[in-house]
Amino acid sequence: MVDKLKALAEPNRLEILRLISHEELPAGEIARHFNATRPAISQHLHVLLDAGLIEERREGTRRLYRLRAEGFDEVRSMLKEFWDVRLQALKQKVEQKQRTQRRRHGRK
Amino acid sequence: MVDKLKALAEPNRLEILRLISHEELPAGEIARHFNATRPAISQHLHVLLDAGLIEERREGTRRLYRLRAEGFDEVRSMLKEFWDVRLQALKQKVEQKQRTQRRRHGRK
DNA sequence: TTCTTACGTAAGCAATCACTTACATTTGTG
DNA sequence: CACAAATGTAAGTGATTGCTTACGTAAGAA
Repeated sequence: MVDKLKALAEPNRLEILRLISHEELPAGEIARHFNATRPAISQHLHVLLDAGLIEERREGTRRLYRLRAEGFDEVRSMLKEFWDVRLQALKQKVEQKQRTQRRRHGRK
Repeated sequence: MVDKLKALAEPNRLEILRLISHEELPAGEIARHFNATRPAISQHLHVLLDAGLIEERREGTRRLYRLRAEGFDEVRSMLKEFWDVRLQALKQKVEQKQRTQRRRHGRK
């Protein structure tokens, strides 16, 4: 989980993901979109591969990279959990308040 | 955006977020859940604050922290975008294939 | 086989990160 | 006011990160 987040938390890697989100691209062509050197991009691709956010396919001497959507599921559901837990907490707070108010009315 | 992702990409900070996701907690009580020293946690809280993922409320000498759900929206929608763009790409691919096949049928 | 193309890998380096200890600040209490 | 409690801030340090240059490797072309 943290590996995925760490992989996402870098501007060049985010840009790589955007680049290959709509089409499979070879490493060289990806690198050409950046100011950094080709090895730098190659290393970023490796990080993204390890995190399971992209996948690689070899075709002759080229290596084609594409997004791996399933890789994002874990991150997605983690965020959803934060959202859900918070909503649940708010809900309980409201219900608690309602109970208190009803009790006060009863006493009066 | 990258700030939020970087803030999320650290185990202790993730745990802090989980801790305060259902209840507002003072800094000291948060720190007590960890092996790290209190200053370390204080620094993590600062990172999370800067990223807009949590908010602080002062009460006497204590500082209470709670999740800031809006802070997660940007991350959420970024992930959604990756998902959507990929779906769109897949859709176009299928339609392309269908057109090709129809053409072949026509020629025969 | 030799050369070229498209890559990855290794080593080294400066910047950033997460942590610790020591100190400063703010608020309530006797 | 003096003191205690709760917390942040500063400075220093080892580990990790992202980058570069130099080198290694695998696949197709001559």
